[in-house]
Amino acid sequence: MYKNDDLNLVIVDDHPMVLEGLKSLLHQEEKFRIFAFTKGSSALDFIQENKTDIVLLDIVLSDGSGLNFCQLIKQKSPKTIVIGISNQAERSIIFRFLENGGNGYILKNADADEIIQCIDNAINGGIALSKEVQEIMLCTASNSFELPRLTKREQQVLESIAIGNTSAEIAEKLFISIITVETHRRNLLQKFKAKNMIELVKIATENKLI
Amino acid sequence: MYKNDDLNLVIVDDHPMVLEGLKSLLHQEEKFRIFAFTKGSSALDFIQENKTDIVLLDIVLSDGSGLNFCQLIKQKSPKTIVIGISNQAERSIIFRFLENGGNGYILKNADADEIIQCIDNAINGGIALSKEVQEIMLCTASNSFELPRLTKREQQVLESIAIGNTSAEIAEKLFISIITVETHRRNLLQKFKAKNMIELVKIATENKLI
DNA sequence: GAAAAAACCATGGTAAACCATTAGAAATAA
DNA sequence: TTATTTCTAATGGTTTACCATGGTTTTTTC
Repeated sequence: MYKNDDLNLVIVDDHPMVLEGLKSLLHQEEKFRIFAFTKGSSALDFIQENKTDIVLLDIVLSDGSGLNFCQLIKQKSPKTIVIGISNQAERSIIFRFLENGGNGYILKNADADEIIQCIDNAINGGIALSKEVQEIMLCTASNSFELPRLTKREQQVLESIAIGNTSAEIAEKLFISIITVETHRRNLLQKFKAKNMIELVKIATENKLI
Repeated sequence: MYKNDDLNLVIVDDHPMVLEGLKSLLHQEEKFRIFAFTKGSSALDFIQENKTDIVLLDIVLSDGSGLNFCQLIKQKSPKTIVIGISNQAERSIIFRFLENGGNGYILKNADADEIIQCIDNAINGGIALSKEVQEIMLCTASNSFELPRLTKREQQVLESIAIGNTSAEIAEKLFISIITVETHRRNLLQKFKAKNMIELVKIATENKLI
């Protein structure tokens, strides 16, 4: 049934409908062995233990961000091709994803042919970008400014801030000194050029960093 | 090939992936003749000229809102069952859709069985609601609580706070004393049972008060 | 294994937010 | 026209956030 030179393709998406759609779409191409997951962590488990050629990765997952999973996958298995699949048309997120090692990005409104062609592109060593993604990337958007890169800790602190925790609470939660938390706060404000925490959270949420 | 008692089912969704997914899902049920559209207007055209039993209608469409299309479909063909399909988990949108004559609402994270069962329900004269939709409608979600009524001034202050203004800035903007602004802040915190401004803004945005 | 980045902690200070209570004037509803 | 709510403002105090700077240790990266 399966040929030896079949490619192992993993799909990760927590929308069963999309999962089903991609599956039926790609089954028509007869060169893929397809494995589907609804959780990023499960897929990661699989990829760690089984040779995986291609991953189609939803950016918004119930158990974490596709951005992180992309990075993790690339760490575990650098040769695996990772293509982002998302509704998120945010310029910044596309760039962040590619920065994290992604081999391409496809919007969910792409049609069948486009998807197939993108994947073929990626297989041949190219970059897989759906038409609309290309437009977004080229669009010299003045509205979105260069988003700062956050460290793990900063991300954690930011998330705590966003749910309304005070420095004391965050310190307790992360087992660090209040002073350290305040340092992170200051760095976050500077990185985002925000004048207070509310502005910070606003910018972060607008850019889907939380 | 097609039996006479097959049901004509129209899918409208501008995401080819979802379209494909629903198609392959419903093809397994052998009682449907399936017609797929990516534009609401095209589907409406079809429905006007061809007997249609069921419509699965995406709420977010490129050429208009599913809410409107639902209403139009029901005008042209009142007996057609219209089921909303969306990522939008907003309580208000679900209710508005049903108000517009919709026979059900399914979130895109529903799984295959759930979708099939919902549609069966609708065919048998029932209402088609996926599990999560039911929860949202019942308000079992602890996140939505009795919202406080805000005065005009409080609303203005809240909006200013949400964009990151300080009390001094708000005072200047509204031509009132800083002290007054701080009073409003305190009242807002109490009304929302929030412990700081970030929590306040979070609750307010979650409940679409801003 | 050296260089760089990230995480940690500190001092000392200013500004802003948060808390409790009171209270008069103006708008609104009964 | 009362009664109620809203808007306004105040005193006086506590807590938290924000600012500038500098230093140590751990982790990552080359």
